[in-house]
Amino acid sequence: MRAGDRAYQTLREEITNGDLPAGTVLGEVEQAVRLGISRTPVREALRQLISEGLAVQRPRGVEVSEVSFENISELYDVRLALECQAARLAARNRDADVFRTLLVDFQHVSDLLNTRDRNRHDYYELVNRLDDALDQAVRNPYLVSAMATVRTHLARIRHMARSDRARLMDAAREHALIVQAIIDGDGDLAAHATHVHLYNSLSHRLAKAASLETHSADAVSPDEGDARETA
Amino acid sequence: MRAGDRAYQTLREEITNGDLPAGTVLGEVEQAVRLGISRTPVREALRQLISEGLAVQRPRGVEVSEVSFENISELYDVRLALECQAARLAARNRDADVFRTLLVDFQHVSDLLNTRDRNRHDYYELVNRLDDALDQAVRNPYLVSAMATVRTHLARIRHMARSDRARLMDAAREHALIVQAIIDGDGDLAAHATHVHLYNSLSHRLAKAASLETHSADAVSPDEGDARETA
DNA sequence: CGTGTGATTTGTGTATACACTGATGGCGAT
DNA sequence: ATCGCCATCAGTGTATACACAAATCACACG
Repeated sequence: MRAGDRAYQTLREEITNGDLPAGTVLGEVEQAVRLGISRTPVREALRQLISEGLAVQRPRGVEVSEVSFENISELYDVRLALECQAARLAARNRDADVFRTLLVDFQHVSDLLNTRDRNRHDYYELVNRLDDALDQAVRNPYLVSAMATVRTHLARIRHMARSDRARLMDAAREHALIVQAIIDGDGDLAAHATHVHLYNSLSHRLAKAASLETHSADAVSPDEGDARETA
Repeated sequence: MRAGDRAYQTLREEITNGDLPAGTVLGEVEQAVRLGISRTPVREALRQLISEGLAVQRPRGVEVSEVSFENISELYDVRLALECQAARLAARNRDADVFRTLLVDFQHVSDLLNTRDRNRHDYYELVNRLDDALDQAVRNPYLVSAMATVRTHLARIRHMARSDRARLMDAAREHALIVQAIIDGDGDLAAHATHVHLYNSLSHRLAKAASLETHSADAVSPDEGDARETA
């Protein structure tokens, strides 16, 4: 694989993970040394990060872009538009078997979440499978690409306002309804159920964010682990 | 300005103009010589074009991406989702004076189009002003960015299926309604009027495309000039 | 005459050298 | 002591040299 692509993926993951916090300056020489490559592929990676919005060009070089709580609502406005449309299109073109499998999994999420180990990670894995199935079903590269961008930024936000177990249970029911609508080929229901799900998801995140502003931020800063501490 | 940015803008415009047709291979050395710069900034420009979807990476280098009539519907599906949302948000945040000015202009489009010279160009200029006003009003960088991508691809398609004078007159009325709804702060109407407009726009383009498949394609291939020949 | 193999060539991927700009720190003058 | 100017330096922008991979063409062998 090309060094430039590896550098891009590495930096991208470090930014979404939070290892490279917002405002970090990404010096070309510094990153080149750290990644053991030359400046040329690093430059390539930085340009891609900029075009994706994960980094911004400053007069003094490139730095990791800011992501604030105000951004959450803006991001959800775009997400709402794209994913409702995606759900509608998926209901039209779907391979029913794929979504029937997903439906069963979403209906058994309570089992998944009762296992105390790594539950939230497993749930996000399931949501990723749903996203992949949607990407397949919409058969629209432009839409898939636009949603991928939104998901990238969303991944950064997940580290700021994490869902607790109760919210995950509700989310599973909402997801199950979306999947059911897609199986039934009911585009309107799929779109509206997505609307409902995203409204609830945003509300939960905003409430979480508000409670973080009043309380200390220490309790939620660790980036790994499971959902026990916030349940 | 940086050589890389100039190269990007140049190539980008040549692709959207159709000067560099789909399938053209963009050799690094070839473009570097042609633009009078070295390969490094050319590479940078090519990577940006790829991330924007205007070019694709092939095993044998980079080439201009294909844009077919099937893509039109897919692009409009994304456009529909984004612009309806944008209209809704704009109705909420708009600066009414800006849109009142635009409304007057859209109401006088018939004068603009009766002037036989450069009429379509002037109309697209007016639409650009509307787009800019929307970008300002939505106050959402994510949405603005997503719409910019769609508009870029749309610009390429405009050269394939051009609007005639009658369609432009109808479009002006549709645009005027959207603007009126935004002035009134009626988000639902703004969104639905946008939906109607995009449906009509797509229908017109598809009909045009179908008629091009039956007739000879010679009559519409020239890339400059005004709308007289298709009116 | 056809096919296979090897050499040449073309073009990308990467590293590095050079140039220029903007910042920073020190030194001198007021 | 403070302000201003000059020098040095850190870091990006660009060019170019080198490495490597793939495709093509030619030549030889079957």
